[in-house]
Amino acid sequence: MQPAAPQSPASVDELLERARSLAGRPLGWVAERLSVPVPVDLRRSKGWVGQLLERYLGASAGSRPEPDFPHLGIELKSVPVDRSGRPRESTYVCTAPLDGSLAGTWQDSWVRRKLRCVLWLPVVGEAPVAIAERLVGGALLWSPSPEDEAQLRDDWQELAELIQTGDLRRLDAHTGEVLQLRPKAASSKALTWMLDADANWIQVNPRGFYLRRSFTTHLLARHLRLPGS
DNA sequence: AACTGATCATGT
DNA sequence: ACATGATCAGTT
Repeated sequence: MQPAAPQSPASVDELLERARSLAGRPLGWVAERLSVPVPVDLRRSKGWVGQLLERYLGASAGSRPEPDFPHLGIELKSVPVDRSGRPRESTYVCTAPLDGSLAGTWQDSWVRRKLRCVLWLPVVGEAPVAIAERLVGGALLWSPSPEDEAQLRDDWQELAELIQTGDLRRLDAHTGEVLQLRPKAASSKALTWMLDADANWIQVNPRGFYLRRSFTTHLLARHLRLPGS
């Protein structure tokens, strides 16, 4: 993707207005306005949808460890959903520091900071629907409810303990009700350092924090209009 | 069908 | 190597 970046929205309202104006638009329409070619499939373009929408909405480009809209403190997440609005995939949150640099408390964690304010943008359609024909859904500006935050905090604390104690047996995607750890790397051969249970430095596959599908399903369902309402 | 582990592209 | 953006694809 290369064309000029639209100007960044000056306010939350402006961002929301632009995001909501996309509701019902096919991705092909967005791509055409940005003069971006649409891939035939996403196998070699896994981040394409998110990057397209970022660009259209004027998010600051690049992969800096900042919110997509730094001046607004808002993170943009596109999420693939089925036609009932249910997410088809889990949602990546951030890297899990395995090297001892993990925050000591939930309050100071990157997970909490990343999820403080998220603009969810559902994208409806899956194979065999062509990428260009998939539709942008209704944008949702979300911050965790007290209940959401309690669930996230509990899981984060459990996962943080696994990391801090080097409990490799449970350092996998099975742990956590709403938040989980999954591989996050170029391949299973990529390695990073961590301290194991016996305090020896070992090399392991890097992990990231992800939101389980059940969590995003519920958070979208609480806010989306259902047919007939 | 849903889940976990593996993977792809691009920029810092 | 790590951060961003995620989806793929094999297994359960």
